[in-house]
Amino acid sequence: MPEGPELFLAGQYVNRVCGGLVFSGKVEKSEISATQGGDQKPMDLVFRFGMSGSFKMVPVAEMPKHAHLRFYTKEKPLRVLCYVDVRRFGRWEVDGSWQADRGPCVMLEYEKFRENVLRNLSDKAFNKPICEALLNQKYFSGIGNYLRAEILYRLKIPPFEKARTVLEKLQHREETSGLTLSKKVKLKRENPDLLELCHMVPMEVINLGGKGYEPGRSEDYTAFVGWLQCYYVPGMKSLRDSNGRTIWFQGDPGPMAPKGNKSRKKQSQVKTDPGASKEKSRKKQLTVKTDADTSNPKVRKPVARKKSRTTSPPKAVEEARKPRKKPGTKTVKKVEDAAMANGTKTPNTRSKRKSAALQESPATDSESQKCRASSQKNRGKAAATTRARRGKAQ
DNA sequence: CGTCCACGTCTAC
DNA sequence: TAGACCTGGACGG
Repeated sequence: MPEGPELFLAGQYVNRVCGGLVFSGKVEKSEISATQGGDQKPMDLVFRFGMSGSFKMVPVAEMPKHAHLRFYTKEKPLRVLCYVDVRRFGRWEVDGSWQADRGPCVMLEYEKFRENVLRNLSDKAFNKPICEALLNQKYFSGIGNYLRAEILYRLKIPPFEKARTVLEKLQHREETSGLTLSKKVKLKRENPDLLELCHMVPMEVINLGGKGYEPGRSEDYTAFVGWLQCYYVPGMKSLRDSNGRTIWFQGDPGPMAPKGNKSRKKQSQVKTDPGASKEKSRKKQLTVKTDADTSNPKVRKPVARKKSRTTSPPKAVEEARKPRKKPGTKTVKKVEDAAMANGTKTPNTRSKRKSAALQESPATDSESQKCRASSQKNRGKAAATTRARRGKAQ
């Protein structure tokens, strides 16, 4: 769930579903043993969503798997507000605060964000390709992998053009000298520059009104997939950047493209001959699942390629991608008054976890308590699951 | 079965 | 600049 828009939408969601509610009792962590509720002084909890964090309010009977932190309502059809995080890259922090090196929010602090970038162009962060600089949260707080692709695509900026080169040009725009105010506004709206798009594009996602990037069967997700113009879209190219992240784009990759990445554009829908190429081709999906009774599967099947190769996914279903929009922005209220449990951290590899599932080690450095979502006990049929470990650590 | 991939950080050579 | 950190879905054999 987690680029800027997803965080914003999660905040809205929590405030909406919790409006007027009272929570009581323990705040529960996913291990049965490990909890402690207590009260009751107001405190701030800072959540980071990692790759898969989200909030969900459900009846107790429908507790989601991977619900790592749970707040129970006081009123009687008991419900739970859950922090859910499948991959557990997320964490929460008691009395946490905004990270020191996180820049102004691209959505809520646009002017500050813009200034922060343009005033610091000498920073070596801007020596990098623009697609990599865009993931630097010190300057582009809220931008993530799908947003960088969508933003660059709008202007057809080559992703591996040097960031400073791209951004220096925007300084001149600051003196929009002789124009009247209305002309300036019009110019901005009709020809937004890169930094303006860093605000506008995430706002578009918010205004879709769903949950943003959250795979599932929902109409909302269908709308989100339809909104994407570049990321994972059939016909677009992709490359690995120097951090191994996939950048989707169209056209020229730009001068700083990693070597060994030949930019080939493959046509959509071409099937590779079996064994024809040394490059391994495989299929991937960004899928909109539909209900079984609805006989209209809208599926995308782009092809992703091995490291260091350009990709053009075969086009699959174009129909899933019709542009549409909804209005409606609300403001976020602050989430407060949460009673909390102590932080713990569960290390572990999959194999280790079996024996360690219930162990908890108190957070070691706890000037502030940071918590990784702790692992959950295996349940039911999943109990016997093992899995080859990746990497070679430990 | 196994491999690769995913909305992001983190820290250790 | 590699990995580590995780789970699970899609796909290939």
